[in-house]
Amino acid sequence: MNYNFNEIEAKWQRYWAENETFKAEDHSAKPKYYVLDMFPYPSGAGLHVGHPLGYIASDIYARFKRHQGYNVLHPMGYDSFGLPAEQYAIQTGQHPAKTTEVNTARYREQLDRIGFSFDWSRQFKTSEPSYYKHTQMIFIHLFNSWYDKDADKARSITDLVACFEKEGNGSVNAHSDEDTPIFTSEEWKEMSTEAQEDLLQKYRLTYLADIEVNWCPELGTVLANDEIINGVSERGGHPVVRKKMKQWSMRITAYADRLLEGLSTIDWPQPLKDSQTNWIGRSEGAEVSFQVEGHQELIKVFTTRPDTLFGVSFMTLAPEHDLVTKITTDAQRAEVEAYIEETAKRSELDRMSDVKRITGAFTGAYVLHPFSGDRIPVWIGDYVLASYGTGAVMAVPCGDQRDYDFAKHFNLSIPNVFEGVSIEDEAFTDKGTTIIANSDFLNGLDYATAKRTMIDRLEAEGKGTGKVNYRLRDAVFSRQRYWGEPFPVYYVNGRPQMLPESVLPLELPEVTQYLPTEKGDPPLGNAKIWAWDAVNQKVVDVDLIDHQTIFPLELNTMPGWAGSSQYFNRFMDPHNETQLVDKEKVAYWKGVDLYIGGSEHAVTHLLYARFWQHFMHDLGLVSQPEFAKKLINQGMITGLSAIVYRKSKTNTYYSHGLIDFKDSSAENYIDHFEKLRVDVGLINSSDELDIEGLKNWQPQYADASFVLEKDRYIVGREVEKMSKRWYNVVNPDQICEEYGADALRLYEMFLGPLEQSKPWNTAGITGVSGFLKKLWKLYDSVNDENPSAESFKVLHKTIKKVQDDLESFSFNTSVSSFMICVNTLTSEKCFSRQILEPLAILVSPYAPHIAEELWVKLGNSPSIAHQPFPVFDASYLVESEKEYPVSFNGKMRFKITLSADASKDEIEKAVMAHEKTAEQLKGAAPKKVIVVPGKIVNIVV
RNA sequence: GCUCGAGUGGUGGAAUUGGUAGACACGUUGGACUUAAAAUCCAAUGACCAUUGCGGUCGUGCGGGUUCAAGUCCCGCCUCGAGUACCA
Repeated sequence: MNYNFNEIEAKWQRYWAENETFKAEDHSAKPKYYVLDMFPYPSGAGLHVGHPLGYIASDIYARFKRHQGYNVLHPMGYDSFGLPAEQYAIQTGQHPAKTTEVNTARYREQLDRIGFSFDWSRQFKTSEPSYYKHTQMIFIHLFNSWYDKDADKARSITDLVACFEKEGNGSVNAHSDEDTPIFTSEEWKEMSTEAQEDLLQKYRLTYLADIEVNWCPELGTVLANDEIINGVSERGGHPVVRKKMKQWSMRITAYADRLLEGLSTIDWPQPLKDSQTNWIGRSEGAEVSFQVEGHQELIKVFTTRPDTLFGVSFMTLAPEHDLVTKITTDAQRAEVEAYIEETAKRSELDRMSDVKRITGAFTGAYVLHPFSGDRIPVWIGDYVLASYGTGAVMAVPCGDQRDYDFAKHFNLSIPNVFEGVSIEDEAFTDKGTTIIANSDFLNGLDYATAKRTMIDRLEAEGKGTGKVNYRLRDAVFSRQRYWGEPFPVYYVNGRPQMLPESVLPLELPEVTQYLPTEKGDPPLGNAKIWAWDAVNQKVVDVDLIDHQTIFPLELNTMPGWAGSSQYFNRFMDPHNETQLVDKEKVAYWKGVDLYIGGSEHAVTHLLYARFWQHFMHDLGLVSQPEFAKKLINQGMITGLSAIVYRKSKTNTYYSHGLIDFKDSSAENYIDHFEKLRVDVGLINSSDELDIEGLKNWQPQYADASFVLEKDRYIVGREVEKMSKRWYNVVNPDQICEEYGADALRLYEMFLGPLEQSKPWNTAGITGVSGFLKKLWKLYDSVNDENPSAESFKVLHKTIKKVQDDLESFSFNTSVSSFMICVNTLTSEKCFSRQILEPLAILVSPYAPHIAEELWVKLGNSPSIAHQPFPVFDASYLVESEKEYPVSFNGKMRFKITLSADASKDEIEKAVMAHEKTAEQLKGAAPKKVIVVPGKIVNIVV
């Protein structure tokens, strides 16, 4: 019987669906295991062969865990809110929900074809009201919480209000805005509700704030930093300006330390942890106050090098710093104002491409050194960022390269506070070997001691404090878009109010158009029915807004990461209407055991999701502070483009081998050709071009002529991102059609290590395809004979290898060992049930369809999916004889054959007795014979 | 610039973590079976030298080092990839 993969695969996919083979139990005596993929955004283009790589890996692992007797949760859903569907809506008027519907259906079809063991009963989309209801609820929880630094967790805002009423905010150790004033309980009670709310906003974990944002007038929206490339929008390339706007913000900074500490408790790739650590950017140092000469004001600076405080020779403020106008002298005013104006005009583009340009202006003001009392000139310069630290730096040119460059450029003094170090050419930034000099009470101290001494002294004299600073900022949470979660918020007197939880979800309204309104309001400004009737508790027509009982609703929507910051919990209990996830269910499933996805989410999704999880854990909604124990970043599968070479100004194409890539004087030097990409579908396994196919592919090739080598046209190959415009996209459906889903799965794994990026080349799939055919053949004549020792050996070698590979996620080499196994069994003519039964289970995670079919062929009843994994028995691998390679001084080699369990002495004896040894040693006694049992014998002469 | 990661045949990649480098696969060459092609099967395949023999030399980006033994460890370079962008 032939191996008809199309028939077999369809049959088993149907069987799995009908029998719910992969449905996870919410309560089970079995140990649980949760395998999760980063769920996809269903784009209109569908899947190419690069997309399922991670899904295949996680599926293999999920299936392996089922064989090991685990109750496996392996769900899939869609992250369906997002910009492309909205852009499509703007262009075509097609409702994004409709587009999403079509795209998810197409994704589902493609995913099903590959034979994943997802529990589809748990599927959801982030754009479904029944799901985003819970996103809205978490938002409300955040609004109603503050961060208590003493308890080191989030607490209810009612606790805070109670405290304010009792004793004001003087004793509260909270993570709040820097400018929060101190007040007493009496002062609090006398405040208006509005004033109270304004104060509470400084504590809430999500709050409204005037934030300087990247506003793109053309797109009518705020853009995140990563949506701006070279100062223009990533989409469309429109100009972007900085503008202050009222935006929802997430107080993620409250969790900075916990997010940092949590990293040590999870098994995530080090580079990913590094980039999160980097992003959080914790730095320890001191805040130092400098008195402005002739003013009341103090200027505070943050520094990580308080040990170099005596090296300060000037101070630099960000041009936007609050005190700049106040302290600037009349003589300098014109220059300073001109400079400020100039920097404000400089776009992001200029600032980025011009990093090396040194600019600044002297304010005319001086501050006094806190210890020496020296007069220190105050400058402004755009290398100082308003948003980091205090927006001011104490410049120590001898110890910081930027300060050094600034000092050189403006001819400022560069005092040296390091012993025996030259600062002739550049600043000295090495902390390890520093000994401080010319620094009063710090002289002779090393870096660490000097730093501590200085901080102690600053604190004792009230001139500063030790301080920890973070690069991490609170996360802007508002987007001026339509296709996202609506905020459960309405406004009374301009102050935000949360909708009652009982009315959630607040569903996205219909709009007439998906663009911002003329007034610049977000698209929800176009909605007709979008006001809140607080009396009747329902959404009503905007025309009815009277600000008495009927109020405006929030017009912004939530950003893309809102929906993906908790979906992993939702899969544990996807149909729960009242809460995100049932307490008992989350207590059973706990968290994700294995999470697989791309590294592009290192500091967005993966950081925000950790933040929400920590918060939800504080509230007792989930059982673990970290949502994913182990994470693997799968590499990208790149495309292998096919290139034809057209001689310039002709329609003649030369085969790749005829082109000279080196000699620029050669007639066929590459520069005399144009490189054109052609569809990779026209290339066979030996890089040969189907010329007739090409002529029919595009009209420009119809009457082309070809210069061949060995009667063939060979194309050039280049590794590039898989993309339609390079004609190198390979569709998984087509591969499944031609070679089968099992071949696709095996080949994707076989291509190389999971984490690495590697090019797809369809030609190579014949290898795994051949393997499947051979495997199939083995089961044609199953018998009950006793297998040979060799057959047992290869089986158990394979069990060991495959199990080790699965546990270490090196799936690529498993495929190799399957091939070796099948080749050996074929040449041994081994068709024994004793071998073939465990082999089918071994193969089953990788190639599940054929495994199921083979299992039935052996006379078993379905399904193989929950059969116990074969047990490895080392005794089958014991050899009776073994070859021992022998080397002299690590060079000359020969082999001796001995019994496999030969002792060290026996090996040594045999080596010395060997005729070659005697000859090569020429009578000289060896100094040492080193025997590494089972490996190698080494003779030192 | 800084922080990670990687350099192994014509190609994708193995190498039990210091122990016979190149497993497995693609491609290539030769052969078998076919009227022929496809499919399948067999053999060879790192380079160079020797080939009527079993052999020899060189080989894991480059230069040093440690070791009986280095793709693997240490020092210094080069190249490529990813992330980040003046973070005081």
